[in-house]
Amino acid sequence: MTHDTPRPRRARQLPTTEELRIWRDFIETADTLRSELTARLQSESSLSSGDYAVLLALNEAEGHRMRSSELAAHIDWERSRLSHHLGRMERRDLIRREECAADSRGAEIVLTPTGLQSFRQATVPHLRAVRELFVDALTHEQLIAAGDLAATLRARLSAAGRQRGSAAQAKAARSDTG
Amino acid sequence: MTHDTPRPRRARQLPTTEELRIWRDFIETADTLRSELTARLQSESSLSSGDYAVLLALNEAEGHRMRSSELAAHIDWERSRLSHHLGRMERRDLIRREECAADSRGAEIVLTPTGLQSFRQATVPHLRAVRELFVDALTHEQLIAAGDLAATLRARLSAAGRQRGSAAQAKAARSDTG
DNA sequence: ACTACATAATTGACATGTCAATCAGCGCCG
DNA sequence: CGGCGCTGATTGACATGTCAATTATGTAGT
Repeated sequence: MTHDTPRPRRARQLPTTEELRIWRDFIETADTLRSELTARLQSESSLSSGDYAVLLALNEAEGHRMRSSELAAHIDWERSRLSHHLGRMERRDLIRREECAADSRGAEIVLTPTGLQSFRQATVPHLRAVRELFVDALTHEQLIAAGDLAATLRARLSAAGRQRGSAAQAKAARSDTG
Repeated sequence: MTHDTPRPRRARQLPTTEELRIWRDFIETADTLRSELTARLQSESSLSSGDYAVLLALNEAEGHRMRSSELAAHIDWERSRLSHHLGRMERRDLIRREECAADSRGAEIVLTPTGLQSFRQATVPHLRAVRELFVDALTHEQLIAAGDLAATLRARLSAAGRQRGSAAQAKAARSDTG
């Protein structure tokens, strides 16, 4: 198990079968985790993970309001994605758009009472689920290892991103994790 | 760093700040990884990760053909998702649908020459990217730890899924990892 | 053969994402 | 002041996903 690779690392072009198996396990498990959390959030509070990310940011914002572009930066979404999503959330009365006094191009996104209530109802069950399915599933050592893996992989990703100006670098990520 | 939790684990309801940080890092990094791989696949071969999953399955299938429902089971997609996706792939001449002799309700999905060629062009760069961004980023110990984490988390997920018949259990996962 | 139910696959409606315009207001510079 | 180029935000076109019908065909039981 410790030496399934006859050739030295540097000489290989492609992952071995075992490496590929670990890769698949890893990425699929992370996905399953996300989709389970998303499903619970949805069934317990009728919020999508995107909704949650937006509400979380607004809840923490000064006066429960934020400029649209700041919000986009905060949760790391593309502006058009946010715009579409805000439209849907506004229809459901979770947020409201107001004109911005300082800059009349801008919009201020405001948390509505409905939105605040939805968020408050969602938050404890959601964090409990994170604890149940992630934190408590792991030993302390595994939790540390998870943090270590994340840091290592992120370092590689951003190095690679810098080298090739990857457009997709971190696009979909940093979204709905709260 | 080893004891940021005064209260015993069992007494806690919610994750600590540090646990939440690790959780976010972990899940966001996995997402970033997926999105980087997807972006590279797209730019190098004009295939989405969904396309790749379908083509991979067909490429390995007997005669480069498979019943639609088997294909869905193999890559673990919902049937309607597959149906929609096959429609799009058929328009691009990557696959073809044929009537099934044995069961006239059924459809056989066949890899076209175009589809085969696209897949072959995509596969080596894709695996190289997996190696660069995942396998080679990690030490051997980290790789083992990744496999261990995946197994542990998956066990918890399927236990939780069994307990509450979660509909979303592993829906989006196991898709496009190849 | 006829009814009733299960199965294979597609469809339609809609949620969510991406990318490339578009539109309007802000500011600087001559 | 007037033009011109940023910037903030939205829009439209389209890819992708989910869920709940719908369609057509197989199969079992009487």
